[in-house]
Amino acid sequence: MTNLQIAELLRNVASAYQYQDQNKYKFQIIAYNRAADSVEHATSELKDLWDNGKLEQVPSIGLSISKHLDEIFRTGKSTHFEELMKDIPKDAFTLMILPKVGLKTAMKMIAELPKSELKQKIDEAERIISKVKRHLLPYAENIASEVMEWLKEGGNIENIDTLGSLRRKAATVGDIDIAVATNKPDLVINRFVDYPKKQKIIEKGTKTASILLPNNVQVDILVTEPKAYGNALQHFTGSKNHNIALREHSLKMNYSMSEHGIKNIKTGKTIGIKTEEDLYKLLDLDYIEPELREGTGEIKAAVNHSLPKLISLEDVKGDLQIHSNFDIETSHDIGANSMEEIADRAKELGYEYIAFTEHNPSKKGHSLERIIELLKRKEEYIRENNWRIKVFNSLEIDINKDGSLSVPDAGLETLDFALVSIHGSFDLPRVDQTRRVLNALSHPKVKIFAHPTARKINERESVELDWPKIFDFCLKNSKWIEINADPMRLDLPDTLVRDAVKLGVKLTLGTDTHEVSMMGNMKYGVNVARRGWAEKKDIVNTLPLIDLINLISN
DNA sequence: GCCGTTTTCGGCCCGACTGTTTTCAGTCG
Repeated sequence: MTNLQIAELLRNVASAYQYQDQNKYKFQIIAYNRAADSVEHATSELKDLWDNGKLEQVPSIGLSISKHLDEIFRTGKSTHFEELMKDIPKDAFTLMILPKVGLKTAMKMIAELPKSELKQKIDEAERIISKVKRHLLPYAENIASEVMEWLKEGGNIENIDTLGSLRRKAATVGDIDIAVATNKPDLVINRFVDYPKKQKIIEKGTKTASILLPNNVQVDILVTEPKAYGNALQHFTGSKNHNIALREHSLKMNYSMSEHGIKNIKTGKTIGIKTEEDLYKLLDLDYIEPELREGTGEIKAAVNHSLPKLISLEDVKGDLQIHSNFDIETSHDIGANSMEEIADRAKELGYEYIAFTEHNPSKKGHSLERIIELLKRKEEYIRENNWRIKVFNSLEIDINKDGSLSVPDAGLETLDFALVSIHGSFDLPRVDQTRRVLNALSHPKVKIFAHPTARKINERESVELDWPKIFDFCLKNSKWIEINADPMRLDLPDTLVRDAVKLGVKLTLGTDTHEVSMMGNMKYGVNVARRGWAEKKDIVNTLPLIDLINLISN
């Protein structure tokens, strides 16, 4: 069972409790939903933790749930869960995918709808399940800025911001959230639901509204008076788990928080706060950047003044994965632009250095001698030209299934350093995949493990790797792990970046550029680093050139 | 059912919108 399946199961258990008796099991419902959240965010497979007897170290999984999971891992089922869910047909859980349908409505539909109508609803839910995909961040950013442009043209707007996962710069965005500060809420809401591209109005109230755009994109708006904009901004930025933790914290100070303001419980008085900065200050917290607001310890760190000083785009001194069109007859796609064009763009971006990391020459139809000849030609070309920026001669090398490299040692000798990455045999068992990667990383010329999970968002799952082992190896052998900034990859993912940063493993940023415009994707990599609590010191290519050269030669 | 800088017991976030049950339950974020 995968983590996602377990999370779904736990959520269904919560629903089953809710169905049995919402009041009696109020706190079990909360507990199971929290456990499901936690499992979804876990960086290790629960099955592996269970193998090592560490199930209870997952937050929100305690004695009881771990006992049930233990039974599932041993026997394939849990008698307790089955007993709970025995009166609920499977279709009910499917129907809950539909908007505004919870378990109660689903059960009512099953009991009351005519057969054909019910079948239609179930089909609809299944269609959604099969194509529920979250939108990539740049796509969501574009839609949001169009809607915000439309709202601004309508006037009456004092402040406007993108919110939710969009503002927190998550890899993918579900609904697009926008908040507006205005003294004319009705006019702004009316303008919003009149958005020309809307397909339908999902709901429309006096303070919030939602519309549906083509391609299943939902946009939500919250309007608020300017004097409480800080409360609204904070509330709609979330995340849900951050808000829960923040409200729990504020309750200890006798404050009750909502999007409208902060209520002093003793006096009963509510005040609006204009900015987020003032809001966090009032709660005796250091300001928490949106990227950190995931409810994973940031409140505690803000209390203790131990929040990280996050890396920013300006800290990045170079791009460590770029593919030029210099033709070394590569095994995978070649870049579209010349080294000259790329170097020019790099200078415009203010970089001190770049690395050319074309794919290795294809092994098919190439003799060893030919491969070495191609690599020498590239090395000479780089050495003999004046780039007016430091250019590292590198290569993105396929890791063969057995962990060997796709380039002979004589070819590796032409390089300043090498990246290695997985481009095939994605489905090896964890033990073999881990051995494969460690083998490849062992070569002294290899410095960087590039797009390490090999995931493609909405397309391909991550490969199975023993991360503690990989991190430990990198730490002991001065190997670095890439944060690939391509919005399709964002790999290493943020949760694993957090683990790496905690351990002191060094990371690199690379855009994986195949066309010059992609060099602008660096900001998406920085987003991931920030969401993983990374500081400047955690990212190798924030170093000035001289320090980087020293580090490579050590 | 989980959890702890005040607790191994006694808490557990808050409000908007919808529909219809004119006072609230269900769903959502």
